Amino acid sequence: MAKSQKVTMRDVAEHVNVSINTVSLALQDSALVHADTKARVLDAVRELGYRPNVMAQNLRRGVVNTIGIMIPDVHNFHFWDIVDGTHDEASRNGYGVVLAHTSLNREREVETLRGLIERRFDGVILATTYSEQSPIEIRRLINAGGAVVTLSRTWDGADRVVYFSEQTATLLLDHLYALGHRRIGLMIGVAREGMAPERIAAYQQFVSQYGLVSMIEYCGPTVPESVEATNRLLHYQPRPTAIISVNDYLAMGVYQSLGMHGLRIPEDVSVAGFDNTHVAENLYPTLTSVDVGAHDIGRVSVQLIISRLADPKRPQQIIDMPARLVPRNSTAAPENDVHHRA
Amino acid sequence: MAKSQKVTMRDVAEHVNVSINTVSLALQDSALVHADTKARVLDAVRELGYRPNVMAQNLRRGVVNTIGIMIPDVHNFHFWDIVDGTHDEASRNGYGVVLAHTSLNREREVETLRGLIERRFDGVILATTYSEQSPIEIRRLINAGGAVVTLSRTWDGADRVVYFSEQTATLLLDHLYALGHRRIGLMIGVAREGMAPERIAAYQQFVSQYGLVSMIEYCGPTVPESVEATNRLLHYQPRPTAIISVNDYLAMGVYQSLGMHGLRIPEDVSVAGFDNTHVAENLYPTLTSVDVGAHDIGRVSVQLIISRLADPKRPQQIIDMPARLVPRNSTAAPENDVHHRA
DNA sequence: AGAATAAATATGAACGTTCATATTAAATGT
DNA sequence: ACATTTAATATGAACGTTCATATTTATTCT
Repeated sequence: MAKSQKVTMRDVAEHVNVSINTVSLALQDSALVHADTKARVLDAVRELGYRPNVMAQNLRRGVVNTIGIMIPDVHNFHFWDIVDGTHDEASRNGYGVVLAHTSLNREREVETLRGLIERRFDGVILATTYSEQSPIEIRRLINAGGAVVTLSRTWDGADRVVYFSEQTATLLLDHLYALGHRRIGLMIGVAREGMAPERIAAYQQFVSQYGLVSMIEYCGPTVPESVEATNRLLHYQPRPTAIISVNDYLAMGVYQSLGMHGLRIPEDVSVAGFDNTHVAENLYPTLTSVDVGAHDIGRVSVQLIISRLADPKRPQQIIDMPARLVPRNSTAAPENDVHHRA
Repeated sequence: MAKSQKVTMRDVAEHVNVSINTVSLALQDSALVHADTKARVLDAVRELGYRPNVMAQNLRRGVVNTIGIMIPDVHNFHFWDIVDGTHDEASRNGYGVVLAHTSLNREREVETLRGLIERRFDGVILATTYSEQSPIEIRRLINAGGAVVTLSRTWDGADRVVYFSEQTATLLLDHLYALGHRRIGLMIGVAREGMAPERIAAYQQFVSQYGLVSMIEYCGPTVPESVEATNRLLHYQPRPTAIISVNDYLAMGVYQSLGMHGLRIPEDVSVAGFDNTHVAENLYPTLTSVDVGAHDIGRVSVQLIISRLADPKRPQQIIDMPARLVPRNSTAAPENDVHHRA
């Protein structure tokens, strides 16, 4: 499959009794080569079982046909959806995708970044967590001259896909408000302080706009931690009638906490998340979420890479992804709420 | 990053005023080159920012340093754990991993298989679903001469990692029996008839050994289908006191179905799954599961590939993974069971 | 000191392609 | 029929390495 190739262009060329170059052209379906010759070449290719050597092609063409993608956490389904999208779009364009993940670990993120610089890719998609902490690496990556797309923050010289705005969070807040919720807790489980700023800002703006009590609990990005944070939210007096999780994945922790407290969803507490990963519709009860088009994010990122490779000089692209609310069974009007309009 | 390299070995060589070959040897830390020269080369490499061109190396060495892995379903977390394991082991050995998935679609599986043949990899890990239906492709892949590891079934010429035996399933059955369960339902959600035979065989053997009623419901590999199948299981009279899901992922469907029927876990019905994906501990209640060491499966697969590349002639390897029961809150002794010992 | 050996570095081909260019064969115009 | 254009194919270099081998320089032996 790899070591010193069985059948090369040379073999095909000899078999058809034609130059090696004609074979090359024929395979590229060039108009320069006669239809008959083309056919004979193709026949020989089939007969001999010739397969082009990608390494040689890439070397010659100065391209690797591979895109790297870095995600922070394999456990969060959201990133799978993005990766899935990149795969779709990449393979559609003859690109391969190499995945790296950083286990939410700062050192490992830097290390991975270095690896991305080392290994050659035509482009790289970065969903970084600690990007501010490793600006040198990111800069080096960008300066290395390849196409870089970030999902986290804007970097000079890199294109970006933006998929969280304050408006995204407002979709959810408005939904809950319309249902009658006035005490809404927010659970922010992130790897690093300062993340998810849009969601927090939207919440604070919302709370002050309607004169509500702000209930935010912070925690790390794992489910056990989100269970703890939810526990803390439930200690508020009076307790929230709805809880928003920073994402679907950690909403599992909210479910757990509520279950342990004997609280029903949505009768006692409504729950909602972001990302609309496919678990949202598989949990019981199904989880109201905000779809950010994760699959499309992946696809668009790859498109950005490909376009930039085609035209390295074009101005920096920043693409905004639309979000939409997907109401499911985890949100409903608050029931038996003695503190309504408290 | 890719197109016509900025700084090559030639540049380094000129800078140190030494032959290109010496640079090559120095970088390989060969004993042939003088320590001083080595140091000077390394300095120049750092100063000029030289990075080897992987394509050229691979072409010359006849190796691509890349392993392909094919999984059937991105949605099933189990496969992520395996992929994660391959990543770990691969990157530890300087290999990249390229992932392909087939969306549980038969045509797409064949197509992907063809793609794996086309694209060059040093080795390929196959978690196929329809392998019987596309033997030609698998054979071609194996015959292409690369290292092939399968997780699904044994193929002549390919190594294999086995991680389901009848014993694996018996672990769970014994656990439930010990808790006092005598009516145990089995939900088999698979893409294709004939899959998961060990689990089914173990169940049938178990049922007949203890003289119990066999309750198996089959369905497809998606959560909505597993909800349906669980609904059917609940129609048995008397209904099962425990339900085993073919995997953790589809256990979400069991939870949903039970939730919709107003049945509590584990008070009314115990639930258990296989794979011990990390969602098992994140569901409420936490899910009893059988750990098959998914992460290790990935790692071992990569090790098999690397060993085979080192020694293509060695006999076919078949590695058995150990399984262990992980009891959690979803299984307990049946309560208020009027039909006990029916 | 001169031959023989060991250490260090250099040379040139090769890996399998593609691209720029050169050559030949066929078709057209006058 | 001959020059001229167009179509088809061939040639040779290049991509950036590594490997086998050749050459130079330093070291040891008698």
